[in-house]
Amino acid sequence: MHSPSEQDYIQQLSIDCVIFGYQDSQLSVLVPKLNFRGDFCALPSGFIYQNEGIDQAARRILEDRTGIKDIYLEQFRVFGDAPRSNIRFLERLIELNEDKLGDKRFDRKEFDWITRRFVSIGYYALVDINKVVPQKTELDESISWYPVRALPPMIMDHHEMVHSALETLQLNLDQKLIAFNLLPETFTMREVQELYESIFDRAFARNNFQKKILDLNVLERLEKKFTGAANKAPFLYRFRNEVHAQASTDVGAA
Amino acid sequence: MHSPSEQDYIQQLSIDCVIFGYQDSQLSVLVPKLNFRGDFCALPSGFIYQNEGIDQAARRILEDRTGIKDIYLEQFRVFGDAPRSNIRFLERLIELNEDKLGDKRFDRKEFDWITRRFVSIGYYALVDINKVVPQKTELDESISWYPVRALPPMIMDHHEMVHSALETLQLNLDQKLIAFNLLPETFTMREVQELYESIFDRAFARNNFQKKILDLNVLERLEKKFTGAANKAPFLYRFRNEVHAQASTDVGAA
DNA sequence: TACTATTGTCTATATTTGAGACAATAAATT
DNA sequence: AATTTATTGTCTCAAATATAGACAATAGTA
Repeated sequence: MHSPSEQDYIQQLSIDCVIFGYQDSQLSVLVPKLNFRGDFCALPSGFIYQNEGIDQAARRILEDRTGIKDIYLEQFRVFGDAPRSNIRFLERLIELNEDKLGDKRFDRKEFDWITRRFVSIGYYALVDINKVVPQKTELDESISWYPVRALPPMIMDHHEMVHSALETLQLNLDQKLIAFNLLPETFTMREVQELYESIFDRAFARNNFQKKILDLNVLERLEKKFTGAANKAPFLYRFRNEVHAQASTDVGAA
Repeated sequence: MHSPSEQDYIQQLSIDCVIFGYQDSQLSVLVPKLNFRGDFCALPSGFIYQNEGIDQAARRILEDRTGIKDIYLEQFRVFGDAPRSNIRFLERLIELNEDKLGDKRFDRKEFDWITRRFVSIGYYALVDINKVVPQKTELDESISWYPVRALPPMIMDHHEMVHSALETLQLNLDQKLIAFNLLPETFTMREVQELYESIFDRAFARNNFQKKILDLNVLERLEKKFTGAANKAPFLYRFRNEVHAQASTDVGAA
């Protein structure tokens, strides 16, 4: 097991990341599964080096897991209840994996360090799912995307974290105009709408949605996209990044 | 100097509180001033006990400073840049107060503890200013209310903290319908409007503002308030706390 | 009794939102 | 080549909401 050099990190403080991606009309979250019996899933997380800012630490963790350097991310909440600790999950893990752990994969010191009460800073990230090459750590059996409304069981309060992240995303989406971080470079209006619908979990009227988005004046219309389907070809759009736009109206209410 | 028992606290993690109150048409912040030469002002802050949740810690700090138990409070952001430390401010304080500190008010260990890099969780609180009895600590020369747009110089990034807290307050105000925490039990409509104006730092139209607020259906109209002024007496209102209201429209746009 | 300052509310207008309609069109089908 | 189908882009109109102007009511003053 990877042994954190305890003194290099801030003690009892961690970062957990909710990494959102979008594919097949589904808002999804990237979740690793630990390589132990018992199906333990846990959000990508890590600690903060002494000489490292918290946003910087979050970026490092995100880059380790996605391979992407420039990632949109945001703090959404700190989780810090008094009894918040890994201990119950780790005890259960050890119980179910006595054999695997025989070769002292946890020493006592390490176990004490990792099972102390932890305060965790929640970050959410928005990525273009096509750019992501999900990275396992040596502890992971797998890492994959789960629809945000069909997540696997997760340890501790990680399920609540995703819920809280999604809530914050919904609140910020129109204000900060960040949805396009979830889409590839170019996209059709239908794709934008389906993205919004999957984030808000409700339908929008097509005509009015298109008007609202275009009225934001942040999209550049490109050539048509011929899909091979027997219907009118939609335009492709690109987000004009230079425009730090005057987002004022809520598309969420369209 | 009060010596924190280091092991009782989570290391390198602190809480800073922006306590908002409202009086004389001014949104104000409660700021203590340290009892040292050099006019050092710093937001009320503290550390987190090992067996204490972070919200709980924030409540303790707030009660210590205001004397109020049931206080509206909310996390707004974590401040955790890499070089974030008290050291520069403390060195300057020591430099200006050599004499006072002669009687070893800092020992080395304590100084090292307190000047390490700190991550701080920002909370803001909304209080009825009339209920507050501001409490100095033994370190403080004074503690008083400053208009949010006329704060004294403060140490470290505390000015940015207030700014960030105010931004969050503005964003949350309509969504969460929390403004009434800043007012006394009963109030006139004019007082509500002036409160909103001081928070958003802009004027609202009186007729439409009143309509908006009343349409929220969270206020109970009481008897008139005879002020002695030569004009129609305004009604008093009370916030109906039991209503966890269906706030949907932004008063911020009235 | 007239006057002043402020309050509560109404109305008219402008703006935004929501729903329906329809022409345009890319490809498949005849 | 004409017809059919599914979808797109946009227009219009009605409903809801926001903004601005107006005015009567009224507590005290002159």
